[in-house]
Amino acid sequence: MGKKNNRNTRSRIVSAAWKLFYEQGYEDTTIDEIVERSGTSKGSFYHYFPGKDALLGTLSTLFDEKYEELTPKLADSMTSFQKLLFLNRELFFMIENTVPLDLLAGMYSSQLVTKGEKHLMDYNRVYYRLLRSITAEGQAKGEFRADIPANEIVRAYALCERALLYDWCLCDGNYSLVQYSAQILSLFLKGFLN
Amino acid sequence: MGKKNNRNTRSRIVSAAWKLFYEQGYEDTTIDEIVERSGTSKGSFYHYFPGKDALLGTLSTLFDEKYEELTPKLADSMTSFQKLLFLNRELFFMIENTVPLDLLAGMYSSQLVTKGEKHLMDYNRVYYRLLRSITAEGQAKGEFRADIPANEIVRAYALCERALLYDWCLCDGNYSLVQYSAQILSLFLKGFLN
DNA sequence: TTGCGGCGGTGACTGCGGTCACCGCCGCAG
DNA sequence: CTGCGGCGGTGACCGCAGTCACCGCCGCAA
Repeated sequence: MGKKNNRNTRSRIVSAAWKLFYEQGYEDTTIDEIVERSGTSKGSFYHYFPGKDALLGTLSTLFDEKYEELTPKLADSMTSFQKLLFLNRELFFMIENTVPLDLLAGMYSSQLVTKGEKHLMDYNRVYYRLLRSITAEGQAKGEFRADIPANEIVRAYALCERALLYDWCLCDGNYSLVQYSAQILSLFLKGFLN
Repeated sequence: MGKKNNRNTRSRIVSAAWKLFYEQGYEDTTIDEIVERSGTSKGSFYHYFPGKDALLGTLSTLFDEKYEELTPKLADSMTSFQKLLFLNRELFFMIENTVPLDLLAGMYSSQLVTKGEKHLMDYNRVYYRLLRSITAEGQAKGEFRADIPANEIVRAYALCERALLYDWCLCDGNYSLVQYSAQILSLFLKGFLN
């Protein structure tokens, strides 16, 4: 009935959706259920989201919040190399322990085919900003190669992190994400060191 | 009418599907259309395939055929490093030039959530067999590090190739896959050289 | 020869994601 | 105050992926 619930409706949908996703998984949650639980309507849902998979995109917001929380924990005494590995360890630890696998897989799956926003490629995200500043710093200190633009290093690093998550999803989380990532990432990053 | 079309039906479905995919894209092709074009029925379709996305899985067969065709072209004079890069260049060239982007993206997307076969993880594929033999050879010649099991090297290499394709799809094919892959892969592989 | 089990094959039907025509409140212009 | 345009909100409806109960042929066993 046309209330001024404008901001409220959207967040009611999001929280209802996530509750249901945690309870019964992404695939098994229907939009009708989300709509019912949030006390809204199907039309409202599509007013705020281009599709069901857009809800998965809000995962990247969760990750960015974690990055913001971690930023002040980066000690000046760490090398840029160590900073990157630290961030990766913390984030992947959270993912491995608190994010349901089907939601993560759903997000990486839908990002390839969605009509909505491609969060993984949004270079304005906190994630990319943080990587850029650490990389630039590493170059300034002479730690990272200067013959490759910082943007290229960031891009390659992000590509590698995505690969690790994609692979982990493909394997249904059958191994330790944190451990394997530490191995691969440090090996990969060494190619960018002086 | 219960004919003995058993083998035929399946291949009629596959070829009809691929024709339609090339004509109108994966999303815009309905199973009803595939069924109509192939002169079969919906039930038959689901008798042979667990779902629509299983058709995308047949892409990996195409890739494996290409690998088989390329195997004899590997000269003995090449280092293992060069062989891997050669295979990558040839395959990605084919992908970049002849495979519609939405099909590739569809396959990488569906592999994460499909109930069917996970071809990307099928270690019996020609692809993985070839990688293993080249890698083992490289280790025997002392070219590759021996302190890492061949299987681990193969796994990391495959992870990297997947990452490159995933990224290329995410970016809607906005850059040269072949060129970028050569850069990243050689940098990555160097971490496994002696 | 006959009875039977299973497999290739069929299409009406269901469930869900997504669309669309419509409604009513609110703020603003005259 | 009044008329109007647009935005938040609604739910019946639609299209398509996927299911299911059923059918008829063939080969095998008794």
